[in-house]
Amino acid sequence: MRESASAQELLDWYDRNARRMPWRVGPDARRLGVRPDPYRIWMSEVMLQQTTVAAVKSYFETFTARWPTVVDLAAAEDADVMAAWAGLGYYARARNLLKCARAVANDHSGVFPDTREGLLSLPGIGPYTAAAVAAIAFDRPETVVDGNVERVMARLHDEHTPLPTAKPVLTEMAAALTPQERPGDYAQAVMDLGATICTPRKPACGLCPWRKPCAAWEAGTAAELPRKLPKKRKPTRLGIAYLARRVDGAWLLERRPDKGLLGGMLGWPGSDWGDAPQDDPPIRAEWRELPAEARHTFTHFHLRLMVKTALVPMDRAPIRGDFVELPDFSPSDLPTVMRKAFDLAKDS
DNA sequence: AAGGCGTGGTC
DNA sequence: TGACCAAGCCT
Repeated sequence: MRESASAQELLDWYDRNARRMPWRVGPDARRLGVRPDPYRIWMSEVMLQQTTVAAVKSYFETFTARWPTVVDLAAAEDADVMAAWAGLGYYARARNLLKCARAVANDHSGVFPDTREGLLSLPGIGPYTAAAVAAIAFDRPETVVDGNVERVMARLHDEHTPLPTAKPVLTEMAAALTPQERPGDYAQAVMDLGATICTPRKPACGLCPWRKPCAAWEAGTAAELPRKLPKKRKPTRLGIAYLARRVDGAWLLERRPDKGLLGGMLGWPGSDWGDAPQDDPPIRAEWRELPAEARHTFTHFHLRLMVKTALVPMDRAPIRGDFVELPDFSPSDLPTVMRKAFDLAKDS
């Protein structure tokens, strides 16, 4: 009979193997009584939503250096925050980050709520993030369930019900294991285990602290779990981007509406993205079509973006968008698909 | 409540 | 090289 897994085994593993991350308080500082800063934990957790640690690190450093406290962030300009988030993806997170910072600053005197329920009421904080911040920053015994935890639980219990159907069951399994002591470290330990040992493909079961109690290890099914419902294939859409450069070097740009794809971000005026985009330039000019197109894949479709360029005189008024002069424009302020179009146009 | 919502790395 | 994957949230 297998013995059931224990949180203590995992905590011991974590104490030996915890990865250093900019938002984590190291063991030395922890011994000196340093507690995690809720603002930094919240910031890191929002950035980590559906995003890898490697991608997040530099953004986290930039954000926390530029806006050291939630009150600083609450006072930031929308455009500055969106520009700083450019390239990280899922831009609704940036809009909600600001909304949340302003709610904390204005409605909570600049202090984060210290319970899962309180956190859950804030913009951009869902079940995962609320539990993570409550556990890691406030040491509350909340159960954190992300993709890692789902995978670890599915294997530990050899659960073959596919996701997302299995989610409630996996959540119960995770809750049954959550300890009263060091719940924050435990939450991070399960996620570290999933990220480094209990990986989606080729799990390193030989190194796993939970190998003995693992039902999937015993059954030889670990690499097949968790099962997932098949995904739809992505359609391909076509579009046109118009990159107009004024003779003084200014570029014609447009702020996208808050709702929808790339909401709130700066971008090039363009056509709709669909089967047959209509040629509808944002300013009267001699437009030139570039020989290459920008290709980009979003969550639910592939895009082939035709790029058109034009050089326009100083006195020509745009139909859509605004000219942004050089010192005020950096291509790094653009979402990646727009930067790809710029890279094609800039040396043409 | 199922689908919209980014990006870069990996195989 | 195309499909899958990553510390989800919102509507």
